[in-house]
Amino acid sequence: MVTNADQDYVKAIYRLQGQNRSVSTSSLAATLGVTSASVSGMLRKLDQARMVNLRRYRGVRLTERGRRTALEVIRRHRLIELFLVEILRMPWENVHGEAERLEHAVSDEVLARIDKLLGSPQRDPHGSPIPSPSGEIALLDRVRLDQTAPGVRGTICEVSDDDPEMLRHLSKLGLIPGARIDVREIQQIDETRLIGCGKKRCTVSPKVAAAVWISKDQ
Amino acid sequence: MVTNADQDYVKAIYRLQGQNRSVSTSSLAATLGVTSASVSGMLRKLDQARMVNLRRYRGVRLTERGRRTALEVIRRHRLIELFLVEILRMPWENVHGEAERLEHAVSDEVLARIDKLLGSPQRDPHGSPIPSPSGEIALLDRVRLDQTAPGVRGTICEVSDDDPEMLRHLSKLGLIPGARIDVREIQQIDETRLIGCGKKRCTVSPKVAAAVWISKDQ
DNA sequence: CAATAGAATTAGGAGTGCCTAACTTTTGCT
DNA sequence: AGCAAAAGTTAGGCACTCCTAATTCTATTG
Repeated sequence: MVTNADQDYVKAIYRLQGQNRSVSTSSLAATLGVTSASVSGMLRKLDQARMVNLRRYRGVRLTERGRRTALEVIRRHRLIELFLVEILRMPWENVHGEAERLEHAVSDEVLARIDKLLGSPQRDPHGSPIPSPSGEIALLDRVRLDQTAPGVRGTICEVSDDDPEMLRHLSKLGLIPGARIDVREIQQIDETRLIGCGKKRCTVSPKVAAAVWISKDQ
Repeated sequence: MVTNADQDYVKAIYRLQGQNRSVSTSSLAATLGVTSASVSGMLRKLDQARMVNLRRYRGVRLTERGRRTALEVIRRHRLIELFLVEILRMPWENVHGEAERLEHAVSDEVLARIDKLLGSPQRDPHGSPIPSPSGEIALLDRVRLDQTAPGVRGTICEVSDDDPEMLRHLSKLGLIPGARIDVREIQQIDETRLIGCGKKRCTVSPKVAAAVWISKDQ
């Protein structure tokens, strides 16, 4: 039986492992807000359930089964986020936490109806791609804004969805998915960036820039 | 902390206690699909949490606190049922089970938005009154169809929401909230009723009649 | 009013998922 | 290489909610 906690763990592992790098106990503990000891226990359980491959003291990787489960949960999460924004008109900065609970309670039938009502969308409100029902996900060719060099131009394709404060800040600056931006200048001292965004310009710290992904021009 | 199980228990007690009659362990066990031993344990816990008054071997009654909690959950449940029918176009016979899970996952903010979207409705899809946010509920002056005498006329105000099979059957017969009906005849042998319903007529067993409440004319 | 059927409770145990504290393994530095 | 810090694991517990089996209480009835 796949519990809510199982789903939360595979989802977190999926996010952390990126292009299939192995994920440490402590990074999971930090992400999930529990102790390393708890993570250790859960990973043993997930290993037995063949959701992950666990190598003691060396971290875990998702199995195919684990990956599929993670993508199902992510599909739920992102469709629910979009539903909350589009149908219930919730402010985008609050929908992440809400979806975090609802993703475990919504049946396949309800999810299918939400998907239909929204017209089988491809992106959630923060620009993240929504996996297909069969677990395919569009991989974006993107760069994190804090990794860009001066002169780079592009379009914001995605922002981190989990910190409401950050999201409020980003929308105040106009740094939202779809916005055209260019990197004007980077301060030596603290890596702060001067950004042109549409007709305005703004200054972003590395912390803020790390929450924004862009797809570079050409 | 009020857990999901706590909410399920107070909701079941509320339904079973009617006009404040005391509720037995075994009736709760049957309703909730668990053993009497489990109910006994939970009732002790709810008593300590001051949600119920427990008299050992004599059943429980909700406290004011328990009643308020029950009505909050029922409000959630019924608003969600209506939302599923009205917004997601789910067939009415399936929404009960769905709402049973969602009622524990939806935040106050989302519930408020659902309520607004639906125009602060007074009734759920099965005709049951929706409690106000502060826990007031309209008490209907109603009679169960299996308790009616021949000649009685009235309007269906409510039907049981929990059995999909029954609901499919009722809608096939046209026995839905708002329908005008009259009791033509009752068979001596098995209490089967001949019912006029709009321009049609139908035959209902006591079992089916027990799922239908009517408000009598004048 | 005593026997007994039925209802309720207690005792003991399981699975989940979290914790702290203690211990082991790995890693990084000199 | 050797040692200390950091990372990971195990041991032992707790809260929750369920279960079965055994026991106790209530209510009925002859």
